Order: sequence, then C-alpha cells, then structure tokens
Amino acid sequence: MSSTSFTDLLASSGVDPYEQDEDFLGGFFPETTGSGLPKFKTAQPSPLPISQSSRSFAFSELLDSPLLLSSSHCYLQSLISPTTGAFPFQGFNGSDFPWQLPSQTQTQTQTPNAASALQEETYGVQDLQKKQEDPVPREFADRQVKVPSYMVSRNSNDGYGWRKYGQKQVKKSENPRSYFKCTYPNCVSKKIVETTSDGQITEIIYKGGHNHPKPEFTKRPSSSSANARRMLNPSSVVSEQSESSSISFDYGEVDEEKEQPEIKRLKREGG
DNA sequence: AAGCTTTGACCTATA
DNA sequence: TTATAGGTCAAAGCT
Repeated sequence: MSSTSFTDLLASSGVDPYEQDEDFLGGFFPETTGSGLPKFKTAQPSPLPISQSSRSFAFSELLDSPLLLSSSHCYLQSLISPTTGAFPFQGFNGSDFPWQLPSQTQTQTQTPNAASALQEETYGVQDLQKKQEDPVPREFADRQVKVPSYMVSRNSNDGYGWRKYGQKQVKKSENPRSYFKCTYPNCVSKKIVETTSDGQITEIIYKGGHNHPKPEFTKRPSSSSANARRMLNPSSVVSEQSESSSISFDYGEVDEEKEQPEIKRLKREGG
C-alpha cells in the first residue's frame, strides 16, 4: 500500500484513521460528521446491466469468507489505487478496475438511457479524479461511497450484526427497501438495503456511524444459528448476480447544491 | 429462550 | 391544511 491510502485520505480528512480502517464497508465511522462538507452524492440510476458478466469475480464471496471477514477492509484497502489513492471501482466503465471487467465492452453498448446514467456516474469519477489534486478528496470526507454489485457481500454481511426492523416498498424505486439496525447495544447505525424481487441487492445505504469496533465474526450476533442458516441458505444469497448496486454512506445533511455546480461545470468542460 | 424476520399500522416530513 | 411517501414500531411467528 502506498503512502496515499484510503486510510491516509480519511486521516487527512479529520477522521480517525484506525476507525475508518476498521471497516469502511461496515460504516464504522465516528458519530461526528464535523466537516460539514457535502457528501458524495451521485445520481442513482436505474440498475445497469454492467455486472452481468462480472460474476467471474467473486469478490463478494471473499467478503463472505469467514477467513476474510474480519479483514475484508484489507481487501478494500488493497483495491485502492496505489498511485492515486482512489477507489479502483470509481469508474463504472471498468477502466479503473484492477480486475478488468470482462463486460467492459458491454458497458460500451449500453442503451441510451443506461449510457446516460452511466455517464452520471462517470461525471463523479471525473470529479473525483480532478479533485485528487486536492489534499483531501471531498468524496472521502463526504463519507458516501458507492461500489458495484460485486463489491457487495452476497448476504450483505459486512461484519456487523444487523436486525431487520422494517421493509417498505418505496415509490422512487420499484424495489423494496429493507431497514436494518445495528444490533450492538447503544449503536444507532442503520442501513437500508434495496433489493430486487429476486433478492439481489441494488443499493445499500449506511446511516449513522457505528460507535463500536466491528465485532469479531465469531462473536457477533449475526453468528447465531438462525443467521448462520440464512447465510448458508442459497435462497438468501443475494447480489452475486446483481445487475448494479451501490453502497452509500449517509452521514449527514445532504447538500446536493454544493455538488451539482461542480458536476455541471465538469459537464461543460467535458462536453 | 433468545434473537431474528415479517408485516400492517403508525409517525413524521414534505410538497 | 391535507395528501403522500418514507421511515419506524411492535406484535406475532419462526429458527
């Protein structure tokens, strides 16, 4: 790992590097958002058929592996570009992926709508790349990160214990949302998982940071027999075939107005 | 028996 | 003020 790691970036953003390092996917962040910076907010397109052929990369299985579970963040860190410190999955065009997507050509044959949606993501990429000149990439401080479906653990297992407390069919998405709370005592962290009717995760939104370290996977509540069965139950396996999904970290007030002008500027510059 | 999911009802924010 | 949508509660049932 180079000196410009995600951890370093987070550290320079005023966030405790150890805590961030603990598990960025699990959303173990300090309660304080502090920075007041706008979070990284990209347009959430309808599911894109970009990872249909990405199943060959079983990253989600890596995340599921008990052996890797407690150190999944290490994998995530290792996926950060050693040269830029940016997430390698920052671009849905696949060009930035360390594991070259076999579907790269497929992304070039998107339907117009999908392509435009893809471009929305790409603007974020360009934005990120531009701002990498800055000491602190805003996206990291903003604490909202989206990753492709294959970055999502099949059972949404991020190492924390989650208890589902609700499910809702929301209008803005045709997919139902499941609402989860962290089972750790006094932890207010929540996550919203949006899945297709097939059970495939299309989006995960983390809300609120964990106020505790990630439990040992051998101790965490989710290791209960019921959960273990669910994890092993193929019917509960999700996301492996997800067409497109994302993980969002939502740690504060959204101020898209701060983000949009820059996107517009990039669009002008780019077009 | 503990802890989980399910699911309809309820609460709250917003247009 | 009201309608609507999103988020949460809580009882019941399941593992």
